[in-house]
Amino acid sequence: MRIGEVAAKAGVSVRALRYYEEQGLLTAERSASGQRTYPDGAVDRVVLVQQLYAAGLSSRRILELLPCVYTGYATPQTLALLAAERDRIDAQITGLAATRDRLDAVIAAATASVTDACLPGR
Amino acid sequence: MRIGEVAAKAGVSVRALRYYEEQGLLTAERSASGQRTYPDGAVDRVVLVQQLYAAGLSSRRILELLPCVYTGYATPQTLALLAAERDRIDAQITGLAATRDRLDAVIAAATASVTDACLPGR
DNA sequence: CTAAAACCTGACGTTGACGTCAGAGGCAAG
DNA sequence: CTTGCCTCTGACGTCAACGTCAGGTTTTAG
Repeated sequence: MRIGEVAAKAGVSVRALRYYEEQGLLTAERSASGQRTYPDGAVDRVVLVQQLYAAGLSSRRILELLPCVYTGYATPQTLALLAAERDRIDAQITGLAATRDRLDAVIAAATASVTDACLPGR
Repeated sequence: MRIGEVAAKAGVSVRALRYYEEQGLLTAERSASGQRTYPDGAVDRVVLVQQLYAAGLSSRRILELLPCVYTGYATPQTLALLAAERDRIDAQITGLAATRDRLDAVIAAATASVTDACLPGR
């Protein structure tokens, strides 16, 4: 697979894939003329990288954790990093849930006020 | 209250408070000599702003939504923005939960491998 | 064969929420 | 009065994950 197809299937830009390669997150074979050639698994890998980015991990951290995601093996230090990121994500979820609940309350109040405005006699 | 005290109580930097003012998110009285003077409610307001930033809202969006968070009143357009942000946060929570679960699986696998290494005969 | 589409490297641009520095003034304590 | 901390404005620096452009080569479709 060439870079455009991988990008389309993974839902990212071509530029992003070259950036991932630059960061060591994605490797590619090269054809005789120098074009990147990816195996099928590359799409899943890119999706995973995107998922970790979305969870707030940096390129460097993803680079440290990607191997053990695939192998299932980790040094104690890497294991500690994994646990730390997991806990951070958990805390982030808790905070987001609180924010969502707060917005829900605001929406409920604002909806009530709009309803009031539509029922001026009540 | 002066800016340093507000910053300390809200857990942010002095620079951040000036930036919030620049963005219209926080207003302050001025003393005769030009120093900012904040009411007590400013600390809560700053904490709320931080919470919304953490949920991925931009300054501009926060500026649009802050009034109705306090008044409970919103135009239909603002109400739609509120709902959209709420749904986005909800989706973000779902994604983060999936990522956390994936990390949990990796941690379980890696922990097992470490345990194996400690029990070479098993 | 040719034109369009896709790919390459290299490099500068973008965005948001501040950090940081410079230079100047304000304020409570001894 | 002066010492030391706090505050002011203004302006440039940062950082990450790309976007975008230039100028050139390669692949593909007709």
